[in-house]
Amino acid sequence: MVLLADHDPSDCHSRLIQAATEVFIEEGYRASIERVAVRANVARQTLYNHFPSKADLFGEVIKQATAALLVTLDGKAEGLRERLLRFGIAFRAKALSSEGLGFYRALVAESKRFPELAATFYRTGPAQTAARLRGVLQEAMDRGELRPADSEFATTTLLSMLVGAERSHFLLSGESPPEPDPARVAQLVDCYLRAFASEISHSNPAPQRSVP
Amino acid sequence: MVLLADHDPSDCHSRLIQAATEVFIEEGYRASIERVAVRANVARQTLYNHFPSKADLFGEVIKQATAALLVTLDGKAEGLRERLLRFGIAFRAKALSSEGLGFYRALVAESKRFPELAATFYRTGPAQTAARLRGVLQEAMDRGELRPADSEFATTTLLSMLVGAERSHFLLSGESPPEPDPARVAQLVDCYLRAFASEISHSNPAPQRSVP
DNA sequence: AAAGGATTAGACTGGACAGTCTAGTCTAAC
DNA sequence: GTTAGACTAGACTGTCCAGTCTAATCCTTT
Repeated sequence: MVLLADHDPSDCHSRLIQAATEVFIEEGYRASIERVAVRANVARQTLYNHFPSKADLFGEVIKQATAALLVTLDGKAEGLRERLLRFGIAFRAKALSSEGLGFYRALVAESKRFPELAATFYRTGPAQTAARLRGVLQEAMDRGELRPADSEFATTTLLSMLVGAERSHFLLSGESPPEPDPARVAQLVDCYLRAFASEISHSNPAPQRSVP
Repeated sequence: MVLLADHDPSDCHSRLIQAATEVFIEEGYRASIERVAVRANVARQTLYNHFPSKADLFGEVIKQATAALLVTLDGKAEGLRERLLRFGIAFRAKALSSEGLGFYRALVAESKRFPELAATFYRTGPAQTAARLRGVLQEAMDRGELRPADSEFATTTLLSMLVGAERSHFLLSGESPPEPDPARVAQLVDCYLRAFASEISHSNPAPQRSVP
Protein backbone atom coordinates (compact mmCIF):
# COMPACT_ATOMS: atom_id res chain seq x y z
CA MET A 1 0.00 0.00 0.00
CA VAL A 2 1.65 3.13 -1.25
CA LEU A 3 -0.91 5.62 -0.18
CA LEU A 4 -0.65 5.22 3.56
CA ALA A 5 2.41 4.00 5.34
CA ASP A 6 2.66 5.57 8.77
CA HIS A 7 -0.04 3.70 10.60
CA ASP A 8 0.30 2.25 14.04
CA PRO A 9 -1.45 -1.11 13.72
CA SER A 10 -2.33 -1.05 17.42
CA ASP A 11 -4.28 2.15 16.93
CA CYS A 12 -7.89 1.64 15.95
CA HIS A 13 -8.24 4.97 14.26
CA SER A 14 -5.23 4.40 12.05
CA ARG A 15 -6.23 0.86 11.28
CA LEU A 16 -9.65 2.06 10.24
CA ILE A 17 -8.30 4.64 7.84
CA GLN A 18 -5.88 2.11 6.46
CA ALA A 19 -8.61 -0.46 5.99
CA ALA A 20 -11.01 2.06 4.51
CA THR A 21 -8.38 3.23 2.06
CA GLU A 22 -7.81 -0.30 0.85
CA VAL A 23 -11.47 -1.15 0.64
CA PHE A 24 -12.48 2.06 -1.12
CA ILE A 25 -9.64 1.60 -3.60
CA GLU A 26 -10.83 -1.90 -4.34
CA GLU A 27 -14.58 -1.40 -4.41
CA GLY A 28 -15.17 2.31 -4.37
CA TYR A 29 -17.52 4.12 -2.04
CA ARG A 30 -20.15 1.44 -2.67
CA ALA A 31 -18.18 -0.86 -0.37
CA SER A 32 -20.12 -1.51 2.81
CA ILE A 33 -19.12 -0.09 6.17
CA GLU A 34 -19.19 -3.63 7.42
CA ARG A 35 -16.34 -4.61 5.10
CA VAL A 36 -14.22 -1.76 6.33
CA ALA A 37 -14.80 -2.75 9.93
CA VAL A 38 -13.98 -6.39 9.24
CA ARG A 39 -10.84 -5.44 7.33
CA ALA A 40 -9.75 -3.32 10.29
CA ASN A 41 -10.57 -6.12 12.74
CA VAL A 42 -12.92 -3.86 14.56
CA ALA A 43 -16.59 -3.85 15.48
CA ARG A 44 -18.89 -1.73 13.39
CA GLN A 45 -19.79 0.33 16.42
CA THR A 46 -16.12 1.14 16.98
CA LEU A 47 -15.98 2.60 13.52
CA TYR A 48 -18.86 4.87 14.44
CA ASN A 49 -17.06 5.84 17.61
CA HIS A 50 -14.29 7.25 15.45
CA PHE A 51 -16.16 8.63 12.46
CA PRO A 52 -19.63 10.11 12.52
CA SER A 53 -20.60 8.69 9.16
CA LYS A 54 -19.42 6.79 6.14
CA ALA A 55 -19.08 10.03 4.20
CA ASP A 56 -16.80 11.45 6.87
CA LEU A 57 -14.65 8.36 6.76
CA PHE A 58 -14.43 8.64 3.00
CA GLY A 59 -13.47 12.28 3.31
CA GLU A 60 -10.76 11.42 5.78
CA VAL A 61 -9.36 8.78 3.46
CA ILE A 62 -9.25 11.20 0.56
CA LYS A 63 -7.65 13.87 2.69
CA GLN A 64 -4.89 11.62 3.91
CA ALA A 65 -4.20 10.11 0.53
CA THR A 66 -4.02 13.49 -1.14
CA ALA A 67 -0.78 14.31 0.60
CA ALA A 68 0.68 10.93 -0.26
CA LEU A 69 -0.07 11.51 -3.93
CA LEU A 70 1.93 14.70 -4.25
CA VAL A 71 4.96 14.18 -6.41
CA THR A 72 8.16 15.92 -5.50
CA LEU A 73 10.09 18.10 -7.88
CA ASP A 74 13.24 18.89 -5.91
CA GLY A 75 16.66 18.35 -7.30
CA LYS A 76 17.64 21.88 -8.17
CA ALA A 77 21.16 20.69 -8.79
CA GLU A 78 20.21 18.50 -11.73
CA GLY A 79 19.64 19.61 -15.26
CA LEU A 80 16.16 20.10 -16.60
CA ARG A 81 15.98 16.77 -18.40
CA GLU A 82 17.05 14.81 -15.34
CA ARG A 83 14.57 16.67 -13.20
CA LEU A 84 11.74 15.97 -15.58
CA LEU A 85 12.79 12.35 -15.82
CA ARG A 86 12.71 11.87 -12.06
CA PHE A 87 9.43 13.68 -11.86
CA GLY A 88 7.92 11.71 -14.70
CA ILE A 89 8.95 8.39 -13.24
CA ALA A 90 7.51 9.22 -9.84
CA PHE A 91 4.36 10.68 -11.34
CA ARG A 92 3.65 7.70 -13.52
CA ALA A 93 4.46 5.31 -10.71
CA LYS A 94 1.71 6.83 -8.58
CA ALA A 95 -0.85 7.51 -11.27
CA LEU A 96 -0.60 4.13 -12.98
CA SER A 97 -0.17 1.96 -9.91
CA SER A 98 -3.02 -0.28 -8.94
CA GLU A 99 -3.70 1.92 -5.91
CA GLY A 100 -3.48 5.11 -7.89
CA LEU A 101 -5.91 3.83 -10.48
CA GLY A 102 -8.32 2.55 -7.84
CA PHE A 103 -8.17 5.81 -6.00
CA TYR A 104 -8.80 7.75 -9.17
CA ARG A 105 -11.71 5.48 -10.06
CA ALA A 106 -13.30 5.89 -6.64
CA LEU A 107 -12.93 9.63 -6.65
CA VAL A 108 -14.18 10.15 -10.18
CA ALA A 109 -17.12 7.87 -9.48
CA GLU A 110 -18.19 9.98 -6.51
CA SER A 111 -17.25 13.41 -7.81
CA LYS A 112 -20.90 14.13 -8.41
CA ARG A 113 -21.98 13.03 -4.96
CA PHE A 114 -19.14 14.80 -3.16
CA PRO A 115 -18.29 17.71 -5.42
CA GLU A 116 -16.56 19.80 -2.79
CA LEU A 117 -14.48 16.83 -1.70
CA ALA A 118 -13.39 16.14 -5.25
CA ALA A 119 -12.61 19.79 -5.85
CA THR A 120 -10.59 20.04 -2.65
CA PHE A 121 -8.68 16.94 -3.58
CA TYR A 122 -8.01 18.35 -6.99
CA ARG A 123 -6.82 21.70 -5.67
CA THR A 124 -4.54 20.31 -3.00
CA GLY A 125 -3.34 17.32 -4.99
CA PRO A 126 -2.97 17.35 -8.76
CA ALA A 127 -3.26 21.12 -9.03
CA GLN A 128 -0.45 21.54 -6.49
CA THR A 129 1.77 19.20 -8.41
CA ALA A 130 0.95 21.05 -11.61
CA ALA A 131 1.75 24.39 -10.01
CA ARG A 132 5.18 23.22 -8.94
CA LEU A 133 5.91 21.75 -12.33
CA ARG A 134 4.79 24.99 -13.87
CA GLY A 135 7.32 26.87 -11.77
CA VAL A 136 10.10 24.62 -12.97
CA LEU A 137 9.09 25.00 -16.59
CA GLN A 138 8.72 28.76 -16.28
CA GLU A 139 12.24 29.02 -14.88
CA ALA A 140 13.57 26.92 -17.73
CA MET A 141 11.86 29.27 -20.16
CA ASP A 142 13.33 32.28 -18.40
CA ARG A 143 16.77 30.72 -18.66
CA GLY A 144 16.18 30.13 -22.35
CA GLU A 145 16.32 26.36 -22.03
CA LEU A 146 12.76 26.09 -23.25
CA ARG A 147 11.16 28.24 -25.86
CA PRO A 148 8.91 30.92 -24.43
CA ALA A 149 5.36 29.63 -24.24
CA ASP A 150 2.28 29.79 -22.10
CA SER A 151 3.48 27.93 -19.02
CA GLU A 152 0.00 26.66 -18.26
CA PHE A 153 -0.09 25.07 -21.69
CA ALA A 154 3.41 23.67 -21.31
CA THR A 155 2.50 22.15 -17.93
CA THR A 156 -0.78 20.62 -18.99
CA THR A 157 0.83 19.15 -22.06
CA LEU A 158 3.58 17.42 -20.14
CA LEU A 159 1.19 16.04 -17.55
CA SER A 160 -1.13 14.83 -20.28
CA MET A 161 1.67 13.08 -22.09
CA LEU A 162 2.85 11.33 -18.96
CA VAL A 163 -0.37 9.50 -18.14
CA GLY A 164 -3.25 10.62 -20.36
CA ALA A 165 -4.35 7.81 -22.61
CA GLU A 166 -2.71 5.11 -20.57
CA ARG A 167 -4.76 5.89 -17.51
CA SER A 168 -7.91 5.35 -19.51
CA HIS A 169 -6.46 2.24 -21.00
CA PHE A 170 -5.80 0.61 -17.67
CA LEU A 171 -9.01 1.87 -16.10
CA LEU A 172 -11.15 0.36 -18.82
CA SER A 173 -9.37 -2.44 -20.61
CA GLY A 174 -9.17 -4.69 -17.59
CA GLU A 175 -5.45 -5.23 -18.08
CA SER A 176 -3.48 -5.17 -14.88
CA PRO A 177 -1.47 -2.02 -14.33
CA PRO A 178 1.94 -1.74 -15.97
CA GLU A 179 5.33 -2.12 -14.41
CA PRO A 180 7.20 1.14 -14.00
CA ASP A 181 8.94 1.89 -17.28
CA PRO A 182 11.69 4.49 -17.04
CA ALA A 183 12.50 4.05 -20.70
CA ARG A 184 9.03 5.14 -21.68
CA VAL A 185 9.35 8.20 -19.48
CA ALA A 186 12.63 9.03 -21.19
CA GLN A 187 10.93 8.67 -24.55
CA LEU A 188 8.15 10.97 -23.43
CA VAL A 189 10.38 13.57 -21.86
CA ASP A 190 12.63 13.69 -24.89
CA CYS A 191 9.62 14.01 -27.07
CA TYR A 192 8.39 16.84 -24.91
CA LEU A 193 11.72 18.61 -24.91
CA ARG A 194 11.90 18.37 -28.66
CA ALA A 195 8.57 20.13 -28.90
CA PHE A 196 9.36 22.77 -26.32
CA ALA A 197 13.08 23.19 -26.86
CA SER A 198 14.29 26.70 -27.36
CA GLU A 199 14.54 27.56 -31.05
CA ILE A 200 17.79 29.43 -30.62
CA SER A 201 19.85 27.77 -27.93
CA HIS A 202 20.50 24.07 -27.96
CA SER A 203 22.22 24.12 -24.62
CA ASN A 204 19.51 21.73 -23.50
CA PRO A 205 19.98 18.44 -25.25
CA ALA A 206 17.06 16.49 -26.53
CA PRO A 207 18.66 13.16 -27.34
CA GLN A 208 17.09 11.34 -30.24
CA ARG A 209 18.47 8.05 -29.14
CA SER A 210 15.38 7.02 -27.24
CA VAL A 211 12.99 7.46 -30.13
CA PRO A 212 13.09 4.20 -32.05
CA MET B 1 -27.66 15.00 -26.50
CA VAL B 2 -24.75 14.11 -28.69
CA LEU B 3 -24.55 10.44 -27.95
CA LEU B 4 -27.86 9.38 -29.36
CA ALA B 5 -29.71 11.22 -32.05
CA ASP B 6 -31.70 8.79 -34.15
CA HIS B 7 -34.50 7.92 -31.81
CA ASP B 8 -38.12 7.76 -32.74
CA PRO B 9 -39.81 9.42 -29.78
CA SER B 10 -42.95 7.38 -30.36
CA ASP B 11 -40.99 4.17 -29.87
CA CYS B 12 -40.82 2.98 -26.30
CA HIS B 13 -37.63 1.04 -26.78
CA SER B 14 -35.80 3.99 -28.26
CA ARG B 15 -37.15 6.38 -25.68
CA LEU B 16 -35.99 4.08 -22.93
CA ILE B 17 -32.45 3.90 -24.26
CA GLN B 18 -32.42 7.63 -24.75
CA ALA B 19 -33.66 8.26 -21.23
CA ALA B 20 -31.32 5.71 -19.73
CA THR B 21 -28.38 7.28 -21.53
CA GLU B 22 -29.20 10.67 -20.11
CA VAL B 23 -29.84 9.41 -16.62
CA PHE B 24 -26.74 7.22 -16.47
CA ILE B 25 -24.64 10.11 -17.76
CA GLU B 26 -26.01 12.34 -15.06
CA GLU B 27 -26.03 9.97 -12.10
CA GLY B 28 -24.14 6.90 -13.15
CA TYR B 29 -25.35 3.35 -12.77
CA ARG B 30 -26.51 4.15 -9.24
CA ALA B 31 -29.46 5.98 -10.76
CA SER B 32 -32.66 4.08 -10.04
CA ILE B 33 -34.61 2.26 -12.68
CA GLU B 34 -37.59 4.30 -11.59
CA ARG B 35 -35.89 7.50 -12.73
CA VAL B 36 -35.20 6.05 -16.13
CA ALA B 37 -38.80 4.99 -16.52
CA VAL B 38 -40.09 8.39 -15.47
CA ARG B 39 -37.67 10.15 -17.81
CA ALA B 40 -38.91 7.97 -20.65
CA ASN B 41 -42.55 8.58 -19.70
CA VAL B 42 -43.08 4.91 -19.32
CA ALA B 43 -44.19 2.55 -16.59
CA ARG B 44 -41.53 0.59 -14.78
CA GLN B 45 -43.04 -2.63 -16.00
CA THR B 46 -42.73 -1.49 -19.58
CA LEU B 47 -39.04 -1.06 -19.05
CA TYR B 48 -38.87 -4.66 -17.91
CA ASN B 49 -40.85 -5.70 -20.97
CA HIS B 50 -37.99 -4.36 -23.07
CA PHE B 51 -34.92 -5.15 -21.00
CA PRO B 52 -34.52 -8.14 -18.72
CA SER B 53 -32.56 -6.24 -16.11
CA LYS B 54 -30.93 -2.98 -15.23
CA ALA B 55 -27.55 -4.38 -16.14
CA ASP B 56 -28.78 -5.29 -19.62
CA LEU B 57 -30.16 -1.82 -20.11
CA PHE B 58 -26.84 -0.36 -19.05
CA GLY B 59 -25.04 -2.64 -21.45
CA GLU B 60 -27.32 -1.57 -24.27
CA VAL B 61 -26.68 2.08 -23.51
CA ILE B 62 -22.93 1.55 -23.55
CA LYS B 63 -23.14 -0.45 -26.73
CA GLN B 64 -25.10 2.20 -28.58
CA ALA B 65 -23.02 5.08 -27.32
CA THR B 66 -19.79 3.38 -28.26
CA ALA B 67 -20.51 3.80 -31.94
CA ALA B 68 -21.48 7.43 -31.45
CA LEU B 69 -18.17 8.12 -29.76
CA LEU B 70 -16.04 6.97 -32.64
CA VAL B 71 -14.22 9.87 -34.20
CA THR B 72 -13.76 9.96 -37.91
CA LEU B 73 -10.43 10.35 -39.59
CA ASP B 74 -11.37 10.67 -43.24
CA GLY B 75 -10.16 13.46 -45.41
CA LYS B 76 -7.45 11.76 -47.36
CA ALA B 77 -7.25 14.80 -49.59
CA GLU B 78 -6.05 17.10 -46.86
CA GLY B 79 -2.53 17.45 -45.60
CA LEU B 80 -1.48 15.75 -42.39
CA ARG B 81 -1.75 18.85 -40.23
CA GLU B 82 -5.27 19.60 -41.41
CA ARG B 83 -6.30 16.04 -40.86
CA LEU B 84 -4.96 16.00 -37.35
CA LEU B 85 -6.61 19.32 -36.65
CA ARG B 86 -10.00 18.09 -37.72
CA PHE B 87 -9.52 14.90 -35.79
CA GLY B 88 -8.35 16.72 -32.69
CA ILE B 89 -11.25 19.11 -32.71
CA ALA B 90 -13.78 16.32 -33.06
CA PHE B 91 -12.03 14.16 -30.49
CA ARG B 92 -11.87 16.86 -27.88
CA ALA B 93 -15.42 17.90 -28.56
CA LYS B 94 -16.64 14.43 -27.67
CA ALA B 95 -14.26 13.65 -24.84
CA LEU B 96 -14.61 16.99 -23.05
CA SER B 97 -18.32 17.53 -23.59
CA SER B 98 -20.60 17.26 -20.63
CA GLU B 99 -22.01 14.02 -22.05
CA GLY B 100 -18.61 12.60 -22.84
CA LEU B 101 -17.35 13.31 -19.35
CA GLY B 102 -20.46 11.87 -17.74
CA PHE B 103 -20.24 8.80 -19.86
CA TYR B 104 -16.60 8.33 -19.01
CA ARG B 105 -17.36 8.78 -15.33
CA ALA B 106 -20.15 6.24 -15.38
CA LEU B 107 -18.11 3.68 -17.23
CA VAL B 108 -14.99 4.08 -15.13
CA ALA B 109 -17.07 3.89 -11.98
CA GLU B 110 -18.51 0.53 -13.02
CA SER B 111 -15.50 -0.94 -14.77
CA LYS B 112 -14.94 -3.20 -11.77
CA ARG B 113 -18.53 -4.40 -11.66
CA PHE B 114 -18.82 -4.91 -15.42
CA PRO B 115 -15.28 -5.66 -16.52
CA GLU B 116 -16.19 -7.35 -19.78
CA LEU B 117 -18.52 -4.50 -20.69
CA ALA B 118 -15.81 -1.92 -20.04
CA ALA B 119 -13.28 -3.94 -21.99
CA THR B 120 -15.63 -4.36 -24.93
CA PHE B 121 -16.36 -0.68 -24.93
CA TYR B 122 -12.67 0.07 -24.84
CA ARG B 123 -11.86 -2.30 -27.69
CA THR B 124 -14.63 -1.17 -29.99
CA GLY B 125 -14.47 2.51 -29.04
CA PRO B 126 -11.26 4.25 -28.03
CA ALA B 127 -9.04 1.44 -29.25
CA GLN B 128 -10.69 1.60 -32.67
CA THR B 129 -10.14 5.30 -32.89
CA ALA B 130 -6.54 4.81 -31.81
CA ALA B 131 -6.02 2.13 -34.44
CA ARG B 132 -7.24 4.40 -37.22
CA LEU B 133 -5.11 7.26 -36.02
CA ARG B 134 -2.19 4.92 -35.87
CA GLY B 135 -2.71 4.04 -39.50
CA VAL B 136 -2.66 7.69 -40.48
CA LEU B 137 0.50 8.34 -38.50
CA GLN B 138 2.20 5.26 -39.85
CA GLU B 139 1.49 6.39 -43.40
CA ALA B 140 2.88 9.82 -42.64
CA MET B 141 6.02 8.17 -41.32
CA ASP B 142 6.29 6.03 -44.41
CA ARG B 143 5.97 9.14 -46.56
CA GLY B 144 8.71 10.77 -44.50
CA GLU B 145 6.43 13.48 -43.17
CA LEU B 146 6.98 12.25 -39.66
CA ARG B 147 10.19 10.87 -38.28
CA PRO B 148 10.22 7.10 -38.01
CA ALA B 149 9.04 6.07 -34.57
CA ASP B 150 7.04 3.40 -32.81
CA SER B 151 3.59 4.16 -34.14
CA GLU B 152 1.92 2.91 -30.96
CA PHE B 153 3.94 5.44 -29.02
CA ALA B 154 3.20 8.19 -31.50
CA THR B 155 -0.53 7.44 -31.32
CA THR B 156 -0.76 7.22 -27.56
CA THR B 157 1.17 10.43 -27.21
CA LEU B 158 -1.12 12.40 -29.49
CA LEU B 159 -4.25 11.07 -27.84
CA SER B 160 -2.82 11.83 -24.43
CA MET B 161 -1.99 15.37 -25.40
CA LEU B 162 -5.43 15.99 -26.78
CA VAL B 163 -7.39 15.28 -23.62
CA GLY B 164 -5.22 13.81 -20.86
CA ALA B 165 -4.92 16.23 -17.97
CA GLU B 166 -7.94 18.24 -18.96
CA ARG B 167 -10.27 15.31 -18.66
CA SER B 168 -9.18 14.82 -15.07
CA HIS B 169 -9.47 18.52 -14.47
CA PHE B 170 -13.08 18.71 -15.54
CA LEU B 171 -14.00 15.42 -13.94
CA LEU B 172 -12.74 16.48 -10.54
CA SER B 173 -12.58 20.23 -10.23
CA GLY B 174 -16.31 20.76 -10.54
CA GLU B 175 -15.84 23.35 -13.26
CA SER B 176 -18.29 23.06 -16.09
CA PRO B 177 -16.86 21.61 -19.26
CA PRO B 178 -15.04 23.90 -21.66
CA GLU B 179 -16.24 25.36 -24.91
CA PRO B 180 -14.64 23.81 -27.98
CA ASP B 181 -11.34 25.56 -28.56
CA PRO B 182 -9.90 25.01 -32.04
CA ALA B 183 -6.98 27.31 -31.23
CA ARG B 184 -5.92 25.01 -28.43
CA VAL B 185 -6.08 22.03 -30.75
CA ALA B 186 -3.90 23.89 -33.22
CA GLN B 187 -1.41 24.62 -30.46
CA LEU B 188 -1.39 20.97 -29.49
CA VAL B 189 -1.09 19.62 -32.99
CA ASP B 190 1.73 22.00 -33.84
CA CYS B 191 3.44 21.02 -30.65
CA TYR B 192 3.02 17.39 -31.57
CA LEU B 193 4.28 17.89 -35.09
CA ARG B 194 7.32 19.70 -33.76
CA ALA B 195 8.13 16.68 -31.62
CA PHE B 196 7.46 14.11 -34.31
CA ALA B 197 8.48 16.04 -37.39
CA SER B 198 10.87 14.37 -39.70
CA GLU B 199 14.43 15.42 -38.87
CA ILE B 200 15.01 16.65 -42.35
CA SER B 201 11.76 18.55 -42.30
CA HIS B 202 11.92 22.20 -43.32
CA SER B 203 9.04 23.95 -41.58
CA ASN B 204 9.41 22.39 -38.15
CA PRO B 205 13.10 22.00 -37.42
CA ALA B 206 13.89 19.61 -34.62
CA PRO B 207 16.61 20.62 -32.20
CA GLN B 208 20.00 19.23 -33.04
CA ARG B 209 21.69 16.75 -30.85
CA SER B 210 24.50 18.16 -28.77
CA VAL B 211 26.71 17.26 -25.84
CA PRO B 212 24.63 15.45 -23.22
C1' DA C 1 -67.35 -5.21 -32.20
C1' DA C 2 -64.05 -8.34 -30.58
C1' DA C 3 -59.49 -9.89 -29.69
C1' DG C 4 -54.73 -9.60 -28.73
C1' DG C 5 -50.81 -7.24 -27.54
C1' DA C 6 -48.70 -3.52 -25.38
C1' DT C 7 -48.94 -0.24 -21.59
C1' DT C 8 -50.08 1.49 -17.01
C1' DA C 9 -50.42 2.34 -11.88
C1' DG C 10 -49.49 0.65 -7.94
C1' DA C 11 -48.97 -2.82 -4.49
C1' DC C 12 -45.68 -6.20 -2.99
C1' DT C 13 -41.31 -9.03 -1.94
C1' DG C 14 -36.74 -9.59 -0.71
C1' DG C 15 -32.23 -8.12 -0.07
C1' DA C 16 -28.69 -4.79 1.02
C1' DC C 17 -27.06 -1.60 3.94
C1' DA C 18 -26.29 2.84 7.02
C1' DG C 19 -26.77 3.84 11.40
C1' DT C 20 -28.57 2.96 16.39
C1' DC C 21 -29.04 0.49 20.61
C1' DT C 22 -28.02 -2.63 24.22
C1' DA C 23 -25.81 -5.54 27.15
C1' DG C 24 -21.73 -7.30 28.13
C1' DT C 25 -16.30 -7.67 28.10
C1' DC C 26 -11.63 -6.06 28.51
C1' DT C 27 -8.03 -3.16 30.34
C1' DA C 28 -5.62 0.18 32.72
C1' DA C 29 -5.41 3.47 36.37
C1' DC C 30 -6.17 4.49 40.97
C1' DG D 1 -11.24 -4.18 43.73
C1' DT D 2 -13.45 -0.62 41.63
C1' DT D 3 -14.27 2.44 38.11
C1' DA D 4 -14.09 4.62 33.57
C1' DG D 5 -13.41 4.34 28.91
C1' DA D 6 -12.81 1.79 24.84
C1' DC D 7 -14.21 -2.28 22.37
C1' DT D 8 -17.41 -6.16 20.89
C1' DA D 9 -21.29 -8.96 19.16
C1' DG D 10 -25.34 -8.85 17.40
C1' DA D 11 -30.05 -7.53 17.22
C1' DC D 12 -32.88 -3.92 15.36
C1' DT D 13 -34.88 0.07 12.45
C1' DG D 14 -35.66 2.52 8.47
C1' DT D 15 -34.67 3.35 3.81
C1' DC D 16 -33.80 2.42 -0.81
C1' DC D 17 -34.30 -0.19 -4.65
C1' DA D 18 -34.47 -4.19 -8.26
C1' DG D 19 -37.62 -6.98 -9.85
C1' DT D 20 -42.46 -9.30 -9.73
C1' DC D 21 -47.39 -9.46 -9.93
C1' DT D 22 -52.05 -8.01 -10.91
C1' DA D 23 -55.86 -5.93 -12.72
C1' DA D 24 -57.27 -2.42 -15.53
C1' DT D 25 -56.82 0.34 -19.87
C1' DC D 26 -55.53 1.63 -24.45
C1' DC D 27 -54.74 0.79 -29.34
C1' DT D 28 -54.60 -1.75 -33.51
C1' DT D 29 -56.09 -5.15 -36.45
C1' DT D 30 -59.48 -7.83 -38.25
